[in-house]
Amino acid sequence: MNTNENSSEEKKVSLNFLEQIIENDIKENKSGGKVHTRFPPEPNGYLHIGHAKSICLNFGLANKYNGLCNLRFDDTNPTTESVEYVNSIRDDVHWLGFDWEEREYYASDYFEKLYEYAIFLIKKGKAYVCEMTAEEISANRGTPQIPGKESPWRNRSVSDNLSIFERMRNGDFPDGTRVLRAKIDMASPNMHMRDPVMYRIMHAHHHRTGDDWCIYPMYDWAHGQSDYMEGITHSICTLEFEVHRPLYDWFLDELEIKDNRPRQIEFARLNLTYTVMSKRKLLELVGGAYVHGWDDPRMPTISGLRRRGYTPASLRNFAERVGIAKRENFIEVELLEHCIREDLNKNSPRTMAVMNPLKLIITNYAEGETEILHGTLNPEDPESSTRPIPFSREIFIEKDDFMENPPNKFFRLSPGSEVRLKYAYIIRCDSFKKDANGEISEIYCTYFPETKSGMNSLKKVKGTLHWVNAADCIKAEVRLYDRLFVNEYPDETEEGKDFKHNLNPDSLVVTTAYIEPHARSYKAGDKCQFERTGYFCVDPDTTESLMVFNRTVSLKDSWKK
RNA sequence: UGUCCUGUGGUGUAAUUGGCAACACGUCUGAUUCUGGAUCAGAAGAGUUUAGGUUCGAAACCUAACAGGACAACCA
Repeated sequence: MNTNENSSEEKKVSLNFLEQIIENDIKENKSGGKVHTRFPPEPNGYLHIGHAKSICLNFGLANKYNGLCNLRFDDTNPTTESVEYVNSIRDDVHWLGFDWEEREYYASDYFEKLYEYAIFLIKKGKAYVCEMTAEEISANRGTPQIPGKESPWRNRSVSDNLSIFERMRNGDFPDGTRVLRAKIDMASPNMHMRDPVMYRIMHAHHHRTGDDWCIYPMYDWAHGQSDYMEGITHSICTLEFEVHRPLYDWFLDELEIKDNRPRQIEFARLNLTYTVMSKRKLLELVGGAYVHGWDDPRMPTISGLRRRGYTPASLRNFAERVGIAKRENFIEVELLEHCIREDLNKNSPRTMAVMNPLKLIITNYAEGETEILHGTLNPEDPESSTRPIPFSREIFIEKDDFMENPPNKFFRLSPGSEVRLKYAYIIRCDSFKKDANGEISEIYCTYFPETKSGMNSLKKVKGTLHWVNAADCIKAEVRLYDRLFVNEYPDETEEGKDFKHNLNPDSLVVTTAYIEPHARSYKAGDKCQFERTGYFCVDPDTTESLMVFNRTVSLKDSWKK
């Protein structure tokens, strides 16, 4: 009874507009009530977080509606594509946590079939070979306001078209001398309907089909038909393809495809504050050495985020929270940062690391003695075990954690004040020493043995400091990453300047950290929280002799000077 | 001086289809804490671009404005 009540009370979750369309289609039994999507990257660059949104959407929808999602490489332009990109894309999709099983397809798998379809259209009088140059075609296309002019080749005979198109395939003509165009309407207010090019001649080596072809289909011609051949029901793409949809449908219509027609639906791509997302700009950042490659932890690429320390779950979660709609959007990076903090807070081991060391000497602690304390690995996890932490007379604390003349609500150390050393004892600052430059160089404290961690002493203090044992801490390189741009909207620039003028000069600060010995067990890719500081991960640059840590994101700090 | 798309707190997304705007992030309080983290409790913040209209009732429907975006590669 009760359980029934509970299940009938299940929370009604609202659907985004895509889910509404899909649920409607299922109700009307379109495509037999099936849902089949695809993620269709062009292998000409690395995937970024915007693609991650699309991947999560397509695979997520398929999963939600018991359907399938294919991975399809849109490889119709051999001059810009390569296997290197194919491989990185495969890796990234897998890493994000999605599996396309054996359904890894390529638009190039369909070249032969596409060719047959083209012949069908030629025979129908719906496509023709045009011998104008690219410039002439462009000049005759008109503008959005002015209608175009018809090609002089537009009305040649079907048999001529057939034989010339065959000769195009056979390699009888040099690049750029002929194209196959759909015969639609040169006066259409939609530029894409003004006799769009279907095939161009390119004597180029293709990474999959080698030298089998010297004519290659254009996106508009290949995409919808590929969708149809794969049994795609919902072909989801970004807003800029909205104007292409009439052409997508026109090809399907003229091919006389009636059943199981794919439907193109557009959604708004992801934009992130303090970030640029276009492939061109990302390429420029890499090419111009503004960053150290595609997987630089400051890049919004999936490989960059991975190296930065983002987890697949955090990215999937993020994709879920940004939502799906048709209006253009700018997501605040704070949401992304929230997602990774949420994950890492729950799942990463705590570690103490000091980045600006200040020596602290506990004057009443026996010289030469070391004791082993125990620190919880993760206070968020009740099952979590502990790590051994050595403690002795000389330790390092953070320079920022001591002030000679503290302001009002300073909870840390200052002359005469008391704080707790995390996992250890409460100490009191008795005095300090300055060096020749007037900088504080050493602090002298006394500790209270009865306040040892775990002894539940009644003594209370306001602040708790992290620290490391001077004798055996690990010296490691730490790369402090920050936002790549100083401007929320990097593309907003002054006259004559471009987005690169908004680069943050301090997006990477390399420093040294002194870390508790337990960290020696961390391997490349491992994540941890440096207590009171932020989340870090071990960079693959780590060697036997030097560990390298990347800061993924800082901890929230409600003190902020 | 074209066609198409989109306008809801600071930012995103909802409002099950016409019943007086919800959730998340962010912000700000307070409690708590051996991380100024986390957690918990609470607050501020929109009357839905504007103007008309339909209706007992409109964020939703209609009309018109206004604003933003997309489209003129043999790129995808």
